[in-house]
Amino acid sequence: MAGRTLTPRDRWIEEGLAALAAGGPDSVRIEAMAKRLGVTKGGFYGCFRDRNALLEAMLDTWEREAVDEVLAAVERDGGDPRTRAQRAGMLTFSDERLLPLDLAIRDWSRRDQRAADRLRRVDDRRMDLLRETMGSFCDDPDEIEARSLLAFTAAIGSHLLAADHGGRTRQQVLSRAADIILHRPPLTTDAPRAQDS
Amino acid sequence: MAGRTLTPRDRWIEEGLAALAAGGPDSVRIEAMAKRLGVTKGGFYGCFRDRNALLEAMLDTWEREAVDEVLAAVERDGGDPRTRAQRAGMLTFSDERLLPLDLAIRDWSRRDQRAADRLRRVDDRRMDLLRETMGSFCDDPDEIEARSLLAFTAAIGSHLLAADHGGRTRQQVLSRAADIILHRPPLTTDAPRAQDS
DNA sequence: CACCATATGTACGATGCCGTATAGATGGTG
DNA sequence: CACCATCTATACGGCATCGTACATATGGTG
Repeated sequence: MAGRTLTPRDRWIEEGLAALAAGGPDSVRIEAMAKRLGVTKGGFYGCFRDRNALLEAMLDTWEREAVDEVLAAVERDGGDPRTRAQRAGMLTFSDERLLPLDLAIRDWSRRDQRAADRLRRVDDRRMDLLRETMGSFCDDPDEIEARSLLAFTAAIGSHLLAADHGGRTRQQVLSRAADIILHRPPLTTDAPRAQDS
Repeated sequence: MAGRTLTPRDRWIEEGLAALAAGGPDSVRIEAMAKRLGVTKGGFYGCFRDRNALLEAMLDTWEREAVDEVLAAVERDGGDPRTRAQRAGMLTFSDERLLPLDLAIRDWSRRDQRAADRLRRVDDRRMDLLRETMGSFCDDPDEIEARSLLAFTAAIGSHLLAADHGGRTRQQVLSRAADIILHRPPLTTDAPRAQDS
């Protein structure tokens, strides 16, 4: 798409993100990427101190694309809270580039503190948008938090769940789930709830 | 725990699963595992044709532990459907051994067909248990499917979500979410729903 | 033109891994 | 004791990778 006018540094980052999305952080190998880029690894060490520096730069780029740009696009287009949240979800989890990156970084975070720190910043901001959405039709903060969690985990988890749904498409089931979370009125009475443990 | 009376083959599988859980399939390296086992890799090729054979055997063992044994334990203990589903979730996703394995195999499945096939079998059987649970208090098959999806994605996704919840613990938020999915009555009227796309 | 910075090419040593080959140890059985 | 199956140790060739050192192009600037 927009691959020709990138600075060499950005081309390495781009290729690194592609490798990360396709095979996890272990797949970000300098010599293999150099071959794909049609160069040798000589120049890499002019752009980056070492492989770790590339990984950090990749996380920078991802954080910007995955949150700053998505939230900016959503705020620009406006709409009611439910629409904004759904648009943000579409931009993030229906994107051919961002979705595999998100899943790869989420897995990476289980073993790498740097990735975990970025992911926390990103997820916190995404959750803020969801809280705003749920708050537009719901007053109980606990209910807001629970619905936000359900919305987020459904958005992530639906890409990790392998089961099928007996004739229904995943989209159909997700649509009904969104209905439960976004359109079904919360209980107005302070009904007793299950215990916490 | 019970590590001394294992046959050599099972010790390799055990070590392989530990490596998979800790670092993904790329971390299942024969020579590194041999060092951890206190042997050299010589004997490995007496137990397995090659590294791929070990990976297959690991998936066999995991499938049995993650579903057969869990479901057997749940059926043995009995209880009402909600209790059984929650016990299965506990046994699977609060287990120090099974949870990291589940997450690692889920990520692995995005690039490996063998892992994906196993995961589908496992998830299908887990979803069947959830459908049974939801069906105990709900008649609409679409509603059953949507709630089962929400329950499953919450169980998985809560371990992948990095955000925090403003003073609440993850357990508290999950408890309220379980309340929504498991204890809140479905709409009795055939209320119009949002569109599918 | 001569010079310099940037990006690249080539070559090297070191490491870690796979899978094979072969020899040695160990323990049970006739 | 002698034999055999099983498990293990050692050594090897091959491959991919990292990071470094040094040489080379390429394009802009005084």
